[in-house]
This record gives sequence, structure tokens and C-alpha cells, in this order.
Amino acid sequence: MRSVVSNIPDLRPPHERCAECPIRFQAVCSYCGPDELAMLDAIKFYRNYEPGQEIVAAGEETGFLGSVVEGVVSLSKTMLDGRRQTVGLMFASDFVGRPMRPIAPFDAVAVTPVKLCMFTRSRFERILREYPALEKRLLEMTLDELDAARDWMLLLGRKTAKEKIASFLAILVRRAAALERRTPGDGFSFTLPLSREAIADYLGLTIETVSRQITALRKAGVIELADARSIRVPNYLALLDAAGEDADGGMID
Amino acid sequence: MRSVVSNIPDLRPPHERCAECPIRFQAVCSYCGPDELAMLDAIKFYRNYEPGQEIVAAGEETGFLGSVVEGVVSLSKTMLDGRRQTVGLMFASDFVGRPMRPIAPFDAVAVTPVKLCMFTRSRFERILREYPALEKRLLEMTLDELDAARDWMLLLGRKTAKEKIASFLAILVRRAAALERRTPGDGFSFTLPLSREAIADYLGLTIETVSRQITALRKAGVIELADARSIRVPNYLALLDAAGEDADGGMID
DNA sequence: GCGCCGCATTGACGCAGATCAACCGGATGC
DNA sequence: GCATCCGGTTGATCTGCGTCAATGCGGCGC
Repeated sequence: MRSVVSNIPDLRPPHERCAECPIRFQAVCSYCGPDELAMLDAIKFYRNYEPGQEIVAAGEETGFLGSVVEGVVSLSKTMLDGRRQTVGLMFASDFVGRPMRPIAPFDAVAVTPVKLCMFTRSRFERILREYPALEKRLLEMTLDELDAARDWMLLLGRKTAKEKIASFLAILVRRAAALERRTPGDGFSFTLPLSREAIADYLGLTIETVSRQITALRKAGVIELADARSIRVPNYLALLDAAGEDADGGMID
Repeated sequence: MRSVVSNIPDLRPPHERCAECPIRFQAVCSYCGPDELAMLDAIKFYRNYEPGQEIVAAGEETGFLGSVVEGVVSLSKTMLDGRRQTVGLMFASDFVGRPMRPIAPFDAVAVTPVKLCMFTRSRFERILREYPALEKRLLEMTLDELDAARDWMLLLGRKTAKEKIASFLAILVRRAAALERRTPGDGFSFTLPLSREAIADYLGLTIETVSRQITALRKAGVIELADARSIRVPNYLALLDAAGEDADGGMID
């Protein structure tokens, strides 16, 4: 571990320096000033996960928390008899792990290759108390997560299978558009990060229904598929319509 | 509005003084010391709502936020065609309203007579920045809400109608037990705060299915009904079993 | 007393999505 | 080359819950 105050030149590769971090202005640390950042820089560490690899298991004590730098992490709950529901998908800059509660209430699994920027739990909880910038941003992110979870409750409780699929695709379009700093318009293409099974777990459906509804949307001309994972949306409003959402893009987030 | 520093004796009825407040040690203010409490005391105000009365409407700008002192508030989302999903039930000490986002993403409606302890949005957001005790508690409460929302996602996405009803009743038993500082055991009785329609909205079902499944649980001996709103649970573990939950009472909260 | 209204229950029926099962196509190993 | 495996698609059938409709019941006005 490097000292916080140091005149020694930083020899780490650029992608390991907080100042050069791709999620510098979106993650928990985004409100941190140079001093706070230097402090985080000194105590953070990276860890990589392969697709399918478990990051934490439900019921297990988690010794660390951190931000997704690259890739997608799924959070899911499983019932005794094996029924599974994904309760969150975490993308780059999202925060994984619950401060002030060491026992994980769900499994966290890498669905693509994942890189996490992590802190030990004890250290993170301590600096959370000392750095209000961190706490403020974490509150903001948690409120956003809660809004998203509530949107998802509407989807799970009331939408039809076709609407669920269309809503899910619309979210991916919005994400892809946001990454390119565009507004989601027509002709947008993207790659599905999830398998049919992972989509089914997320939407509260079975793989067969997911497959059938994707086919139905394709036949209706709402989407085009190059292969099972490559999707193009010729008409974004038609997709929103199929999702049963308001034309303004749904909820605020 | 009274001055924060004052030697004038406080002539308000006891239930309007923060120090005597029934939710003093559970609400957002629970980490506040005497000075911070005096400050809140000076700027808070109460408002009462009748059952069925709307507190805020989705899409509307909300000028205030606050804590539920008494009663039950439902938060729900409605689709264009009228399908409705309740995304949260707020009980005494829960916080209603989203800081840093003036437009409400859902309707908030009183389901029983409700008393709210409120602050104007601008004032609350200002003091949130100044009083870390408030922000810390709000973060904690938001994290708990998020956990509960994720439990609800599992219920909505994967549980059968009977399991949904049983899970819902189990939550009410736990709440009722917690209020009396007991652990949820056998022979517990409580009053349903919600109509069949409100239950259906919460569980992602129809009134008919709710009614049928309550009848089924009664016939199976899992619950006893004096009238439609009065429920007794002779065997708590049998209820958990019907809910498809782990015998340890489900998730941590 | 009676009629009305709102909430809840019960019954008959239909359908969206689950289940069970076959099949397809690309990747990997031998 | 062929066999195997894995993810995805498609088909046939079943079923839990929604839909539509009738009935019950307690509270309230008159």
C-alpha cells in the first residue's frame, strides 16, 4: 500500500490511477476532490472476474465493496426450490455491496468479464464517515437504485411478457445511447450482454417465453437480429410503444 | 415559525414536540442530537390525510417531504391503460419523498388516516447538507428500502399467488410483533390495513385471486378470519412455509 | 323497516405463459 | 471427418391466474 502523501512519481499504468479512471465522474468517488481521491487511490485495489464467476454468495459475509469499472454484474435471489429472480444489473460506475450490512442478501455474479475497483469493508465504512462527499454521492446513487427497483416492480407485477422484453431492450438502448452521449433515436444497434437464461431471470419469465417474444418482436418489425445477441432498433418509439411506456421514455432516471 | 433559540416555554401539546414524538428514535431524525432536534422542531409542520386521500400525484412537483407519524401510505405507479402496481407501503417512521428530485415518480396515497411530519423541500435539502446525522440516517433508511424493494421483486417475479399472500401476511405479522417488541410467534392477531384491492395492487394480482387465496389459506388452517380484515395466525412457521420462505424469517431487515 | 352502495366472495370460462420435448447450429474435442 | 455440448428456437400441451358475471353482506340514508 502506497503512502497517501508522496513525492515519488506514480509508475502505475494510467488505467490504475484514479485521475485517469473511466468512471471517475460517475462512480461513488465522483464528488471527491484531489485530496480525497488521493486517499482512495492509495487504498483501492482491483479484481477481475470471468463471465459466470461468483463475486459474492447470498448469506455470505462480504469483506469488500466497490465500483464496477468494466462489465456487467447481476444481483439475484434464489428460493429454496431453485426459482431465481435477478434483482439488479450493475454496469460500469454502479456500486456493488451494501455498507453497514456485512451479510449479502443476494448472489452477485459476473455476466461478462468484470473489473471491480474495491475497498475493504472496514476501511470503506470508516472513510464514509469521514468524507461527506462520498456519503452524499452514495446516497444519491442509492436513491437512483431505489427508483429503478420500483420501476422494475411495475414491470414484474403488471407487464406482459412482450412488454417486459420491449422494456428491457429499451433500457439497453438508453444505456447504449447515454454511453455515446446521444439521445436514443432510430437505427440504434447494440449487443445483448445477457444470455436468454439471464434475461428470463431478470424479467421473471422462462427462457422459452423470452425466445418466443423476441421472435415476435422481430416478426413485428420492432427489432432486427443479426444473431441472437446483436440487436438493431429501427424505430425507438415503436419499441417504447411495445413496452407499454410513455413516449417520453418512461420514468426519470 | 418559532425561533430556534428561545427561552419561552413550549406550550404546544406534547405530541407536537419532537422530544415526545412516537417516532423520535426510528425516523430520519433519530441520530439527531438536542441542537439539531431543536432546529427541526422549529421548522417542521404536521399535515393529516383521510383514507383514500392523495398526498402527491405522479409527475407532480412536490414541495415537501417528511416522515409518517401515524397510518399507512401507499406508493404506486399506474400505466396508461390503468394497470396499477404498488411499489411501497410506508408505515410509521418511514420517510416519504425523494430528496434531490422534485418530480414524484409515483402516486402517494393515504390508505388509513395518516399524520405526516413534514419539511419544505428547499429547507430539508439545505439542512441535509448541514447535518450529517440526518444524511447518515437517510442513507441507512434508503438502503433498507432498497433491500425491501429487492425482496419484493422476488415476490412479484417468481412467487405464486398463494405464496404472495402468505408472504404479505408474514410481513404484517413481523411488523405487528416488532411494534410490541416481541418476536413473531404463534397465535398472533392483527388487522389488515388494506382493502382487497390495495392488496391486489401490492402483490401484482387481481382482487378475485386475493380473495380466493385468502380463503384457501383459511381452509388450509394457516390463518383464521374473524371478519375480512381481522386475521389470526395460529402457526407462524406454517405461514412462512406457505410463503415459500426460509424458516429463519426470510431476509435480514 | 327498506333500498342502495361498496366491498368481498364464489363460480364458470378463457388465455398467457409455464412445462415438456424435439430440434437446430455453432464451437470444441478427438 | 464425426461426436458432443451448449445456447437458442420452435412446437404441443397444461395450468394458474385473469376475466366476466352473479351473489352475499354490512353500513347508511331515509
